[in-house]
Amino acid sequence: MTDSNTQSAPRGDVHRWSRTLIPTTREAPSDAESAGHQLLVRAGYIRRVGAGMYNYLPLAWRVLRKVSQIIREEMNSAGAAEMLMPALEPIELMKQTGRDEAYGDNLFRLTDRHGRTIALAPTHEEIITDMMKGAVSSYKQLPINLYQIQTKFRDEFRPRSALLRGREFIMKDAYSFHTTIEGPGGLNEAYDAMHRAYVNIFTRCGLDFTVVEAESGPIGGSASHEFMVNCESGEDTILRCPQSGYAANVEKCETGERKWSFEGDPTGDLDKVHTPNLPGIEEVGKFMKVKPPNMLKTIVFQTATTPQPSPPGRGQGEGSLISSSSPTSSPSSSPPSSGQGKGSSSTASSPTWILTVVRGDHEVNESKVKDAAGAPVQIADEKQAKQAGFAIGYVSPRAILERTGAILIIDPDAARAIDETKGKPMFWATGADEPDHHVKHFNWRRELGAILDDPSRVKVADIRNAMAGDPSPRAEGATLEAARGIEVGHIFKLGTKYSEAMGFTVLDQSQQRNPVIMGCYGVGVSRTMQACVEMSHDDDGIVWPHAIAPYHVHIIPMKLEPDSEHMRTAEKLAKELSENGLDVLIDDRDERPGVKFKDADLIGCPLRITIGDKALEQGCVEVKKRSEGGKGEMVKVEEAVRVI
RNA sequence: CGGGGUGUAGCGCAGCUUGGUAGCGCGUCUCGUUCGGGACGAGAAGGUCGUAGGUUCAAAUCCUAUCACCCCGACCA
Repeated sequence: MTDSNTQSAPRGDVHRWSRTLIPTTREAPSDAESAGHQLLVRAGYIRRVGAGMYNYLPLAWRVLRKVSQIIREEMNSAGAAEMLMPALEPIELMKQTGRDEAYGDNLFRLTDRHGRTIALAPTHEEIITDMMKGAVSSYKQLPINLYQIQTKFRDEFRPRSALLRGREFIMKDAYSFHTTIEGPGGLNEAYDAMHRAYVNIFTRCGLDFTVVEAESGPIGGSASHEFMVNCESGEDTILRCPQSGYAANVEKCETGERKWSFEGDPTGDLDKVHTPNLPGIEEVGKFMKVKPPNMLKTIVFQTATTPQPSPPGRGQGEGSLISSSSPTSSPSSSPPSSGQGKGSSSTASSPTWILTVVRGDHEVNESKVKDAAGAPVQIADEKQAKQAGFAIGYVSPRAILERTGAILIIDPDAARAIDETKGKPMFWATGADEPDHHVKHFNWRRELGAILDDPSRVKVADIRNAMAGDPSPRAEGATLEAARGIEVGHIFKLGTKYSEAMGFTVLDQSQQRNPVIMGCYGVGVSRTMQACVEMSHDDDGIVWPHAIAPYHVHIIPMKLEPDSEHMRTAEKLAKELSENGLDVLIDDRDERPGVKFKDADLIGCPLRITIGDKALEQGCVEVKKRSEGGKGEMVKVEEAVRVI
C-alpha cells in the first residue's frame, strides 16, 4: 500500500486466462520438428506468419521482455548505454565496408519510391560507426559502449526451426569503442566486462550453457567467444576438455600434440587402380576396399583473391585502402579486390598453390590452413586449378614435386609411415594425379624424397577440424569430448576493421589521428527463448526457469462462480503474490480440470496452485512445482504466499 | 542455389492411381448430461481443393505453367 513497499518489490502482474490469448493445441503443426518449436506453438507462444516470420503472442512477449530486462540490467551495470538505431539502412553505408557484397543474398534489400536501395539491417556496425564518427572526435570521449535491443533482418537461405533461425529476429547488439587494446579503458577491459556480463545474463536466465572459444578476429588470439546453450538438438558442435575446462567450437578447436614421422618402410609397390566415376572418398574407399582412415585427401588451396565471405574474416590489408568516409567516395559497387590492394599484384598473375593433406576421414579447416600458410587462402578455383594441371579429385601429395612455387601442408595424422596401433608400416591410398585413378601403397619418403626435409616447401601442422577423442590441447593425456549447443551469444574483438573502412578516427594526446578500436557483442534474444525450451522441457510441456517464465504462478480454481470460495481464494492469493513481485496467471476458463492441468503443464509456469474442495475443507491449497512430479503438497492458505 | 517433398475447413490428415454429390479426427457454436489429468450424447456452422491456363459433357483427381511452404547440403544471434 505504501510507496516504499512497491519500490522495493515491484508489483507483479495478475492476469486472467480468459482475458489474454493463449491458444493451446493438442497437435503441433507439421513443419515443427524440434521439441522447442513444437512446444512454443502448441503452448500458444508463437504462430507462424511466413517462412522465418513469427508472431510473438502474449506469453512469448512476456518471456522476451524478461530476457530483455535481464540483458538491460547486466549491460547497464557493465557500463553500457542503451540506444535504438533504425532497422532501415542506406545501402551506401554497407558499401563502405564492402559488407553489401560480403553479406550477399543474406541482406534484405528494398527499393524506395525514388529508386534508392535500402537495406534492412542485419547488424549495425556501419550505422553506429557512422554515427559515432559524427559525434566523437577526441580520445577523451572514449571508451564508450552502446547497445540496443532490436529486430534484425537476414534473408536466410533456409529459415529453420522457428526462432532458432528466422529471417526476422530480436537481437541485443552492443558496440564498444576504444583508443587502446590493453589497459584501463581498452578493448580488452570492455571485452572481459562483456564476457562477465554474458555469463551473468545466461546464468540469471537459468540456462545451462558453455562458453567456447570461437573463430578469432583480425586481432588474433582468443578474440572471440560464443555462448552455447547445452542441448543435444543444437546445430553447433563444440569440443570440451574435461580436465582443463577448455572448450571451443569445432572450427576453432585446437588439438594437443600428435606424433608424426615420414620414416617407415613401404607396404608394397605403388599400385595404380582405375576408379571411374566415384565422387567421394567414401565411394572410392569402398571400391578399392580401403577405409577412409587409410586414405590421404589432398585439397588444393590458393592465395585469396576475393574478400572472405564472412564479415569479420577479411584481410587486414583491405580496410586501410579506404581512408575517406563520405558515402560518395566509395567506388561504385565493385568488390574491394579491384585496384591498388597490396595482394592484387600477386593474384593478378597466378595464385600461389597450397596443397593440404589430411586423412580421408578428416576435414580440412580453412582458417587453420590460413594460419599454417601465414596468408589468407581460399579453396582453389576448380577451373584455374585444372588449367594449372591439377587432377582435381585425384590429386596426391606428389603434386608438389613439379611445382616450384607451391607449398605442401600435411596434418600430423596424415604424416605417418608407421601404424602405431598395429606396429606395422602404414598403408596409404591416395590419388594418382590423373583423372579416374588412385594409387595404393603410398609411402611418404619413397614418393616425395628429399623435399620433405625442406621447411620452405613442406610443413606439418594441425590443419583439420578437431574431433571427439583427439588429444586435449590444454591437458596432457586428456581427450576432447564432443557436445551439441545452440549459440545464443557471441562476443568479438573487431579491431579497426570498421573504423578504418569508414574513416572513424580520434585525436590522441599527441594530436595524432588514430582509427578507433572496436568490439561487438551480440545476444540472440528470441533465439534464447527457444533455446531455453529446447533445453528445458518434458513430455508434457515447457519447464521454465523462474527468471524468464511468463508467469511465476499459475492458479487453477476449480469453481468459477465469482463469489465462490475458490475464486475468492484465488484472487486473494494472486493479490498477495503480486505484491511480492510475482506474476500470476489465473485460469478462469470454464473448462474441465483435466484440460486445465494439461494446459498448465504445457505452458510451463514454475509453480501451480490448485484450489479445490478437498483442500479448502482443511484450509489448504495445493502447491506444485512444474519441475517435479506428483500432486504437489497441501499448504495452508495463509502460509501459501510465504512458502512460495 | 542443387536434391527430395507438400499445398483439400482454424489445426492434423484421407480422397488423386482408375475424372462423376468434398470426407475423417481435433477444434468452434447450440442444447442436455458430466466435472481432480485433454468427458459423453444430439444437433449446427465452416472449404474459391495454392493460383492461372488447358484437356473433357464433367477436373481436388489428367496436362502445362506459376506461386507458396517444408525437409537434406554452404553462413550466422
